[in-house]
Amino acid sequence: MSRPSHYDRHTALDQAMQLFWRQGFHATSLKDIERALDMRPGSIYSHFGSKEKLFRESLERYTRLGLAELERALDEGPTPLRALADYLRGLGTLYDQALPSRACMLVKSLLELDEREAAAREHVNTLLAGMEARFHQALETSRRRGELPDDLDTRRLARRLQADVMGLRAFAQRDIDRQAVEELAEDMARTLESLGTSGHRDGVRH
Amino acid sequence: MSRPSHYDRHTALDQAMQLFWRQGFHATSLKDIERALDMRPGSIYSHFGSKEKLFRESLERYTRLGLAELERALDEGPTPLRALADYLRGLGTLYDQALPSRACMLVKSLLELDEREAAAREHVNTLLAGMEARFHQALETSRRRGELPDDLDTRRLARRLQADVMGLRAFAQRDIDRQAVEELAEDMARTLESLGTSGHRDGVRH
DNA sequence: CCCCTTTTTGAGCGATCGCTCAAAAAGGGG
DNA sequence: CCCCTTTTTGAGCGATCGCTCAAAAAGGGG
Repeated sequence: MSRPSHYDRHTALDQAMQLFWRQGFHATSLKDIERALDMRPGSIYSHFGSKEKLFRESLERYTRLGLAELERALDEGPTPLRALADYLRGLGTLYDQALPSRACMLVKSLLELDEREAAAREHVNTLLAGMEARFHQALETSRRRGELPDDLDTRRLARRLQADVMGLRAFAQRDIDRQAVEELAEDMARTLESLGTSGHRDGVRH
Repeated sequence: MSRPSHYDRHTALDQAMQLFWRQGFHATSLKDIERALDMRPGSIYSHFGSKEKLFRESLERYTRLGLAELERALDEGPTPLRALADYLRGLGTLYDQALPSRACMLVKSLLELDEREAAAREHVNTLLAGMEARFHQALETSRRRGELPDDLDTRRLARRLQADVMGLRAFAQRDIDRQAVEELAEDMARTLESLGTSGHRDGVRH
């Protein structure tokens, strides 16, 4: 059989993801990738096919991690609705975390890619739809439990929630103080909670 | 004096803005610009200095147009708060407009640029702060008129409003049907209106 | 119509882009 | 320790990048 592959696919993909997340697709060169993965071009191409394919795999890995984080939040919350609100609040601490970017990699990609990278763009759309579907599922569970009004359109609310996350994380990318981001997250969380059927109707205002 | 300049700065900048808005900074090449402005490289450089400077001028022009649109919306609305809510609703029709991109050029730029284009990035931050300031001014007028609660933090709400616009327009960039975008805009508009002191407290829900 | 200044042109610079492929290196198996 | 297969290397491909600059073209002024 002979010469087992020395490289660690997991680690390599992780490095690629962080690089693309920070710099975006176009601003990241093969030289950057070679440096980050500590691999030579021939090796990179034999394992990943092309820059765009590596990018797509990075997007997938990013999304898998993001969904896992959401799952964790849903497990921790007392109810689905509260969990989602707390998930929003959690994004308010984005500012302190040493991430490649405070903005969402999927949104960065969505705004960066056009028809010339159609395959990758389509991939981003699919992954975003997946995130939205998970939001929807959680909200639907919440509604069935009676935590949300029975006639509430959970698909519509799931889209709102996703737009909130997009807006929050794009806003957090601004050169702005951390308190502003925390307050924004808190306001969005309150708006979401205010839809609940439970007592506290103080909701939106602070 | 002799040889007056033939080119029309206004038109040229407009073409550049549309190109950068559609494709972003990195994905737009000098060849693209030459084609769009119908100018040769030497001419472009003598008038605009560099690709990055042309980009910054495009950002400025974009923002000036955006502020003018906001101003128009504020003039048309019965009150500042209603005007802002209707401004959000207006973004729901983004889908039908033949724009270079449904996403905001400032947000696209904010997410695309990093330290390597520090000057342009700083510019984006300044322009976004300007938009936020205009939102704040309108909300403050609204509060003084008694349309909003006296103790409401209008700076905080202005940031929320900007994040909503960012989220709405990023979401609209997805491969999604127009109704979803309209509903999203409507929901955000309702949340904003629900903060008002006027009667209808049905607010957020639909 | 020629002069003079300014504007425009466009060939082409050095650097970098994504990527290929022949050669070298790296391990098991026997 | 040699054989055999697979993996890795890295020089360098053609194409394109942002940009420069000497030469040509384009207008008024007189």
